[in-house]
Order: sequence, then C-alpha cells, then structure tokens
Amino acid sequence: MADIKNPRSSDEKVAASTSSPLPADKEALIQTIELLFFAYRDFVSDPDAMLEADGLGRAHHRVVHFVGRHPGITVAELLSILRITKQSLARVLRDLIERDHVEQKTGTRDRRQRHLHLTDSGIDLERRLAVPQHARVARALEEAGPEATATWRKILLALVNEEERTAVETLITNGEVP
Amino acid sequence: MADIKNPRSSDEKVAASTSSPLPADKEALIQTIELLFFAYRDFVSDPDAMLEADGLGRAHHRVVHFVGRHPGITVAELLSILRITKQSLARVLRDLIERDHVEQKTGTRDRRQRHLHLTDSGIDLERRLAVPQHARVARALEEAGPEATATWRKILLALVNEEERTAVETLITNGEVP
DNA sequence: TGAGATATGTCAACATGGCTGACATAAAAA
DNA sequence: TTTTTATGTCAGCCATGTTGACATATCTCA
Repeated sequence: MADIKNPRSSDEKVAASTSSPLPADKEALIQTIELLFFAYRDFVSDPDAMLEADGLGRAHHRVVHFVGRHPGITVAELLSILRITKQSLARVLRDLIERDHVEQKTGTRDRRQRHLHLTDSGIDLERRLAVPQHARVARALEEAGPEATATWRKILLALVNEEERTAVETLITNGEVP
Repeated sequence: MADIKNPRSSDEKVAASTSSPLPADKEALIQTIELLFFAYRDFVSDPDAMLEADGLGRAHHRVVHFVGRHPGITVAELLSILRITKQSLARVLRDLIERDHVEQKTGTRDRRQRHLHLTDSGIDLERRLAVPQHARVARALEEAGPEATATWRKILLALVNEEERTAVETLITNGEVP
C-alpha cells in the first residue's frame, strides 16, 4: 500500500474531507460533477484512439457524425450546431473531403449553398467510430436499470441552457437544423 | 420560418430520418449520445466564461478543483488524476503559482515531493467557479426527480472503463489519490 | 436592373493545451 | 555508493479553437 511505504504527516493530507467537512448534499453534488468529468473522458476515448490511426481528431468525428445524421446539411447549419467558426470548420472539412469521406453538392435552389454528404467511405468511418461508443452507452444504461434512459435524458436536457432546450430537443429527435 | 423562405428540394434533405430509418432503440441511443455532447458543452460554459476574464483556461480550473479537493496532493498524484504529461501540467501550474492561487510545500518526510495547496485567493477562485456549475447540476437533478441522483451516478460510473471504476469511486468519495 | 445582403471560401496570425524527447537536480532507497 | 525516484525545464510539434480581412458567386429586394 502506498500509505504503508509512504505514510503522510498531518500537514500533507490528501483526503478530500480533511480541512472542513462539507454538508452532505454539497459533497454529493461535487461527486456527481467529478463523475461527469471522468465519464466524459472515457466516453470519448474509444473514437479518439481509432481516429488517431487515420490521422484525424475529435473535431473530424463531430463533423462526420452530424453530416451522417443530417445528410444534405449546409455549412451554415453545421456551424450553428458545432458553434465554431467557419475557419475552424474549413480545416476539418478540407481533411475529410481530401480523404473522400465527405462530399459537397451545390444547392439546386440556392446555388450558394453547399450541401454536405458522407461518401461510402465516410459512412463506413462513421459506423466504425460509433460502434464502441454505442456499446459503452448501451451497456451503461442497461446496467443502471430500466428507468435509466428516461432519467438520463431528463437530466442531460436540464443541463442544457434553458433558451436552447427546445432547439436541442428538435435537433436530436430528427428535426430541422436551426 | 427558415423553411418558408428556404424550402428544400428533395435531394437536399437535412432531417435525420430521411435515408434509412433506424431501429427505435438505435435511434434512442444516438439521441442520448448527442444529448451528452450538448449537455457537456453547457456544463463547462459558465466556468469557461469566468476564467477568460482572469486569463486562465479550462485546464487551470481542473487543477484548482482537484488541488482544492485534495489539499497537499503531490504533483505525481495530480498527474495521475488528470492523465496529462508533467510538461503540460507545469505550464498551468506555473500560471497558478505566479498568480498566487496555488502554493507548493516541500514534503517533510520526502523532501523531493511538492505538496500543492490553494492559497486564500485560490480558494476564492475555486468557489467562484464552482457556484454556477453547482447551481446548474443541482437544478438539473432536482428537475429530474428524486431518483435522478442515484441513477445518474450509476450511469456515469458505468461509462467509466471497468478497470478504473473502483479507483474513480475511491477518489471521488474522498479517498486516497492513486 | 442594379444595389445590397447572404453563403461560402481563404489567407494570415495567434492562443490554448495537449504531446515527445532530452536533460538536470535533489533526495530517497538499495 | 550507486541507482532510482520526484520534480522541473528547455525546445519544438500538433490539433483545434480564435479574430480580422477580403474575395466570389448568388440571391433578394426596391
């Protein structure tokens, strides 16, 4: 044990509870927040590892995901979902187009617009990235019991800024992109 | 409405369900995953905005949080929690020490070690950053009902890699740092 | 029709926060 | 005394965000 080889003196404490004990509810809240930090880290770890092999990053995954889920999405719509600048998106999009994962089609009604689609290889990439992530979440929800999914959705939606909740709900359920 | 000024032709669809409808459970799974993405984004947004005013970033918040929660933590222990390199940590730690938010104390038993503590100004910073984040999570859990907290913890813990679950549980509940 | 607004792209520069590799020092452990 | 450990530091690279400025094609409206 670390504490046998390395006993701490009283001025070197590391336990969370040493200095001034927190109220139980505050303590519980902090624990759930730390859990979210650790859970999110592992949640993104599987795709991250796979992307590295392709010379891509998390940003590419996000684009591939949302283009896959909203075929024909325009650049402006994608920007509004990702909330990044067009310059940031341009870099990622260029990589994906060069690697033939994404293609752009000029709009027929509005020829200024570029409608984004996954190619076959993009679809394949998206699926491969999704597999371990889906497995992880599906397992976690099963383990947590039958009510878990509904509760989970309620909490997550409540974490979203109030002004954007309906937009997020519309978006994820299938709806128009803002 | 966007769709009145901008009707889409049939080859420019953006709805998620257009091409090939997914099985209901798969569809629900994807929705929960997207929700996690949006929720996490807003979850970190309040501290991010405050940090910017101080010229600090998210990385500094993580250090201030874990040093605050584990006073006297050593550099090696902090590295193992954050899972970053010592060079990355050195940069943010230097900023925090320069700004007098964190101080280092040479170990009494092992004089190679540096035990990290928040200064009064560090404690103040940590609390200010925590307030909106705690409020957001507390509200979300309340809104989701009395069972929400327990379910939430179950799910988040199950999202963590299996090998590390017990370590994470020990860490967040108050325990020794690995 | 012509002026202005809009959708997209691109160049350049910068910040943050990861990373690797190499090397230095002090102190503990063997 | 030698080796290992805990920490620090220099230098450089990479991914991904940012701002500002400007170009082009196309649509919209008066």
